[in-house]
Amino acid sequence: MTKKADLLPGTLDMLILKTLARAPLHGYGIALSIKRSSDEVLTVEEGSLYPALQRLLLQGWVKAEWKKTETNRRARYYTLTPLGRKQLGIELSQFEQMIAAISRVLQDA
Amino acid sequence: MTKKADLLPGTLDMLILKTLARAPLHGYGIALSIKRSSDEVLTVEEGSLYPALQRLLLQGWVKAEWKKTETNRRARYYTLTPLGRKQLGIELSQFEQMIAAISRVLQDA
DNA sequence: CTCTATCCATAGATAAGCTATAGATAGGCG
DNA sequence: CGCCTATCTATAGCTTATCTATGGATAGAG
Repeated sequence: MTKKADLLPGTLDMLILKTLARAPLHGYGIALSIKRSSDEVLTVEEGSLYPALQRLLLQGWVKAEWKKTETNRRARYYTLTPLGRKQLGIELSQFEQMIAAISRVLQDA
Repeated sequence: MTKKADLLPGTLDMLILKTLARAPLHGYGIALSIKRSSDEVLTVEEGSLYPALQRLLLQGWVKAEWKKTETNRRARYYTLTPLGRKQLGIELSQFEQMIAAISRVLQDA
C-alpha cells in the first residue's frame, strides 16, 4: 500500500562509486554493502544494479575483472578508476548542493 | 557538457506540496517560489510541473480554482487539501529517512 | 502597437529503477 | 549422495518521472 522506493532516484551511481572507493567488490557485495551501511533502509535491486554497473563501465568510471571470492566462487570484481574517483567527487558535490537547496525550500517559513 | 539535473528526481511532488502548504499559488508562481527559495539551484521546468500538478489533482492532494492574479491575469490557483497535507508529512519523513541512510553510506569509512 | 513577462498546457523522447526471470555453483545438511 | 540455501551473474520488459520542445493567450510597458 505505502509505496516506498528502494532508493532515492538519481543517487545509485554515486552510492556504487562511493562503495567501490573503499575497496573493489563484486556486484552482489556492492548490494550487500549498501544495504548494510544504510541500516537496511536502502535496497539495491539486481535489475537496477547490473544496468548501473554497465553504465559505469561504459563511462570508464569502473573496470571489471573476474576473480575468485574468499568462498571460492567465480565473481566479477569492479574497481574504481581514477576517472571514476573524479566523477564521484563531482556527484558528491552536486548531491550536497541539491540537498542543501531542497532543505532551504523545506525549511522556508 | 556537465549534465546537471534541474532537480533531484523523486522530490518534485514533495516540493510542490510544501510550497502550497504555505499558500495557494498558480503553477508559474510555484516554479518561481521553488527557484527563489532554493537560491536558483532548483529549476522546475513547465514540462515537469504541469504533469506533476495533474498527478496531485488526481490523487486529491491539491485542488484547483481559476482566479485573477494581483496583476489582473487569469490563473489557476492550486490549494493543498487536508489529504495533501497528510501526504506531505509522509513524503517529508520518507525523504529524511532516505537522506539519513544515504549519508550513512557516504560517511562510512 | 510591438515586445516582454506572465500564465496555461501537452506531446514526445529519454533515463532510470523495479519486477520478473534465468542460470550456475559452493557448501551445509539429511 | 542429493537437496537446499546462499551466493553470484545477467537480461528483458514495464513503468514512472523528468526534460525538451512546442504552442497559445493576455497584461502592461515602452
